[in-house]
Amino acid sequence: MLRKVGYKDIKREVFNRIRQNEWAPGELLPGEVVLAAEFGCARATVNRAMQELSDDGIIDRRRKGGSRVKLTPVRQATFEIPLVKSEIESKGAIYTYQLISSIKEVAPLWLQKQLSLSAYTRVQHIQCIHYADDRPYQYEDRWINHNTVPLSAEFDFNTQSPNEWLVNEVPYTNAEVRFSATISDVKIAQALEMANGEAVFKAERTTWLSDEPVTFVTLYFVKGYEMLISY
Amino acid sequence: MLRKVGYKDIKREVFNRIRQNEWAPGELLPGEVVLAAEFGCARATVNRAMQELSDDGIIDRRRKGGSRVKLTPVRQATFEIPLVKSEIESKGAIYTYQLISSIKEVAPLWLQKQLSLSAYTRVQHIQCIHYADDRPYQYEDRWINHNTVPLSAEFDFNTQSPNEWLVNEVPYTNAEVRFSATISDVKIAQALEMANGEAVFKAERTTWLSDEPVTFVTLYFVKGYEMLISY
DNA sequence: AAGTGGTCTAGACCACGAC
DNA sequence: TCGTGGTCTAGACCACTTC
Repeated sequence: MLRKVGYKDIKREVFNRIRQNEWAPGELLPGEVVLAAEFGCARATVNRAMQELSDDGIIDRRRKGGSRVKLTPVRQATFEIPLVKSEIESKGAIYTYQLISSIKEVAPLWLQKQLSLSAYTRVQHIQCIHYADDRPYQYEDRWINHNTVPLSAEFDFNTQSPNEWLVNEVPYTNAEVRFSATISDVKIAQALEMANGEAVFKAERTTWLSDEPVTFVTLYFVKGYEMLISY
Repeated sequence: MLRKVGYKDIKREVFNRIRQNEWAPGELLPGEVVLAAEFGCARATVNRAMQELSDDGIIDRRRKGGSRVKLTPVRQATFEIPLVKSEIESKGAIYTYQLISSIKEVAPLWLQKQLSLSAYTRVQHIQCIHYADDRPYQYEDRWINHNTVPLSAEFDFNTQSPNEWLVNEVPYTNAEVRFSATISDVKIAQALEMANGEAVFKAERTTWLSDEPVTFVTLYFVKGYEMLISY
C-alpha cells in the first residue's frame, strides 16, 4: 500500500491530465465526489486540490456548473514590491541615501486629481536619491498627504528615506503602480549621473490606506535597470 | 446569536488587530487552539484563515515556532500576462496583426546561451507587429525552439500570431520576464511608426516547458505604453 | 521531547446558479 | 428545483523545529 493520497498528489495528477490534454480546455471535469472516490480520499481533500488549481488560474469552478479547464490558461505572476534598501542590499551592494529636499506645500492641481484631494490640502514634497555602492540607483520624487499621515510634516527625512519610513508608519496599504519608459530630462539625468536623453525605467505608485490617499511617488531608475519576474 | 464565525471573519479580525498594532510586527500570535477557543469554532477554520494570511504575506508561520506578524509586511502583487490580442481588445480597440518575417535558422550564439541550447539547434525566427485600431502597439521579435515545438517549423504565422499560437500549442509553461526601458533604434522606430531615439518599454520573456526551453521573445511597446498593476 | 502547524477524515449543512 | 462547490466540525495523526 502506497502512502496516503494528499491534496498535493491530487493537484499534481489533475494538472498532469490537463497538461496532457486528457482533459481539454473547456471540458467539464468530474465532480469532487467522483474524484474523491477515484483517489480514495475524503471530498475535502479533493476540494483543497481543486481550489488551489482554481487560484492558480488553471480551472474555473462554479456551483452547480462544476469545474472546467480554463479556455485560456491565464498564468498569473506574483512579484514583491521590496524596499529600495532591501533591493539594493540583496544584490550585495552597499545602500546609501541622500535627501535633496523636503518641503511643506499645498498640493498642486495635478496632484489633487491624482490623489482625489480637496483643494488646499497640505502635502510633504520629498525628493531624494538612492545609491548602490555610491552609484546612483533610483531617483525618488514623493508627495505625502498630511491629512492621512500628519507625522510626515515633522519627520526629518535626512534620517531615514520616506520609502522606509512610510512602510513602517503606514503598513498594509493598497496601491496602484504604472510602469513605463521615458527619456531622462536634465534634472533626472543629473541626479542619476547619466547623459541627457537616455532611456529611463519609470514607476509611478499611488497608495491608499483603505480609501484614504496616502502618497504618490514617481521613481526613476538608472539606465540599464531591469525588473525581473518569474512565474 | 450572530451568524456562525467563518474563516473570512477570523482572517479579517486578525488582520485588523495587526493593522491596529494590537499585535505588533515580530510578535508571537496566539496558537490555533487558543484562537479557535476565542472565536468559538473548530481549529480547521482558524487554520484556513491563518494560512491565507500567510499566503498574503502578512504573517510567518512555523511549526513549533508559532505564527508571528511579519517584520516587513511584503505586499505582493499578482498580475496577469495576457495575450496581446486580449490586452488590446479589452481596451476597446480593434486588434490586427502583421507578420514581417518567419525564417528557419540555426540558433545564433547569444540565443544558445539564453535558452541553454546545444550548438546547431534549429529555431524559428519570427518578427511581427501588433496593431490597436490600425496604430502600431507592439513589435514582437521571437525565437522558437524547433526541438521542443517541432510544429513551429511548419505553421503559417500569417494566419495567427506566434503569441496566440504558442499559448494554445504549449500551455502551462514557466517563464521569466525582464522589463526595462530602451531607446528606439531605426528598425523599431520604423515598425512602431515613431521617431528615432524615443523611449520604449521593453519586455524580454524566456519560456520553458518543464526544463525544455520553448521560446525567447523580445517585445517593444509603442511610446507612451504603461503597464498597470494593482495590489 | 514536546508543542505547533500541516493535513486528513467522515459527515453535515448551506448557497449559488444552471436547468 | 436540486446538484455542485463552499464551508464547517470534531477528532485524529503526522512532521517539523525549537527547546
